Amino acid sequence: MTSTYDTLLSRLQSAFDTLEAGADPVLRTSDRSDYQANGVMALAKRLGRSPRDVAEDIVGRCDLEGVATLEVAGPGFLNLTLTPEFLAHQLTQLRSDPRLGIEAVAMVKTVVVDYSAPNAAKEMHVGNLRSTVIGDALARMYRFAGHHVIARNHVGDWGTPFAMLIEHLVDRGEGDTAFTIGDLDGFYKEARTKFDAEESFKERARARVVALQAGDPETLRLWRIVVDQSIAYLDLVYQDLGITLTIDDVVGESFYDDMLSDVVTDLQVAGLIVESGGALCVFPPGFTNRDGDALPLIVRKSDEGFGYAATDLAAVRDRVDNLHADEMLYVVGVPQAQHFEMVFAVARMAGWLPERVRCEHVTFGNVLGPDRKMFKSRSGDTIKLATLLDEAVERADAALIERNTDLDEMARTQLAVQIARAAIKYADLSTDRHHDYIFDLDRMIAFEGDTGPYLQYAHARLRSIFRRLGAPWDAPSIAFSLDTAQERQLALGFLAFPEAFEASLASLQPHRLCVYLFDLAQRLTAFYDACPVLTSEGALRDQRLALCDLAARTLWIGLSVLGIDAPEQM
RNA sequence: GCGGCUGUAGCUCAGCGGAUAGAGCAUCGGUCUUCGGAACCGAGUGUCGGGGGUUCAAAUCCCUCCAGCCGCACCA
Repeated sequence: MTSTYDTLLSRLQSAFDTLEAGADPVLRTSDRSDYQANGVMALAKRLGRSPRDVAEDIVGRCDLEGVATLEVAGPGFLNLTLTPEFLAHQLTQLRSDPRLGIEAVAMVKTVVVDYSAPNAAKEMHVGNLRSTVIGDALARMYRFAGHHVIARNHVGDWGTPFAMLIEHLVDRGEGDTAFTIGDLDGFYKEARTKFDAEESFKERARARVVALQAGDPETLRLWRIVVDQSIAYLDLVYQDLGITLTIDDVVGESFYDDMLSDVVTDLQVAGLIVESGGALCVFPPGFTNRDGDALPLIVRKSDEGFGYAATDLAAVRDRVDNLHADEMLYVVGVPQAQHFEMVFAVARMAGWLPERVRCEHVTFGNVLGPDRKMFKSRSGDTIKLATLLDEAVERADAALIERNTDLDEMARTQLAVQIARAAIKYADLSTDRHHDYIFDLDRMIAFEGDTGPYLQYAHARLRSIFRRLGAPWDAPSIAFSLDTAQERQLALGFLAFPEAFEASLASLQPHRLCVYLFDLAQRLTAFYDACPVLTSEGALRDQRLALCDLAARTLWIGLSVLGIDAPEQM
């Protein structure tokens, strides 16, 4: 189906084109009418005519018969009001469209989304939250749009930290019960403490790094044990959070290890490598350091080891050459901005990253505590994701108990998990990702206000109406009349869904979809309050049920595409 | 020093070239014998960090200043 926006735009465009080819009508949704076109003023300026005059001209030239009425307002705005017939027609189309007007893309792209990327040696903590949640939402949105998504979890599974863990494992013995996936963090900390305190341990760890990179079989065997445990643990956390990443998506630093020397030699062949202070560097133009000197991307360190620049370059090549990526997203915190700019610049210089491949660093701000500083526990430690989720589940469960749901304990706990995830994810997704945000569990889990649970509730209320019907409801053809303001506003909300989704995806800003969904939920509750559904009769009842059905489906798709569950009942 | 990000109502945040700057929370006042009140309606509060500029039109674009955060060669 053609979206309402696109229909209006093409009609307006034809009219604008008669006055100046390509003039932008600047069509927007409006609070003064259904839509408004703001392009007349600029056009009038260019034509040297009065805006009102041009606006009248457009009204005369624009064919919106049966679609909308046009009127000139203010200095030269065009206000559009959809006709009842067109509104009804669009709603009927939406009802029969499982995708609610969001068309699958015509050109399917292969999109590599690199996100989460925790250090496999440590437990997942708040520092990993945003990349995981935002990345997963973007991956889901791309999938829904019809693209081929390849998720990459670039876990830290190589180098000194792992050498440390291996040596610690050797000390403890492989059968040691202390090393379980439940206490990965403790194991890591013990190793870290020894590494910092004991010179002999440090020496062993260094030797182990060399052995690891040299491919020593026994070292690799031990490494495998540590990594497998770590990944298994990560997988549990992803499941608890409702993240689509699986073990198959884990392609850690180790994966690129045997490509690193080629990265260097190929850069050398291309004449891009400059030796500086014993390190092999590339100096992409436009980057300078504190003293104004050219800033290098260090591809190989002076000790002949490889840094993460080499790994990231290898990953770019792998994704372009082997995965055939058309688009690559790196969902990584903003402190890495310069690093990625340089990696991408070097990859372009080397010809590894063709112009046609969109490559973007999707940055995000920090999660802050109530004191506006980096979110830490009272003791100053980082906060584990598992702990965070547990606490949220506890609160959600307590809230459910307080509300006397008739659910049995098992169902209630399950629901509490869904609510907790929604609360955490929605809070993260609903503000512009560029901003830091303050982690406030009380606020995010509240059932009122702009929260995940509120949206879930809006959905659950609708589903409850259909449950109460007792029998499956179906009304093949409905003559929408939309006589109340609330019904009409709700209907207009549905029509705006495709643009909201597409704008959110195009800008890689999930919060735009959140803003849309919250607005829709508000229209919905206003409707719900003013327009009795089950107690109305005949055609009116069917119309209202159809609106409820559309609302439930819109919320369901919107939430699930963000990675948020929409339970049937709360 | 250079580069980047941020500064909007008491608090948390939308809005990022259009008509009187919005929402949630909190506060106050109403509605309602609830298709699930986890609701609805209404009220109030703003030098959109300051100052210049561009534009018919600026919270939005440009410049500059102030404040805060981040990055700036071998840990990723």
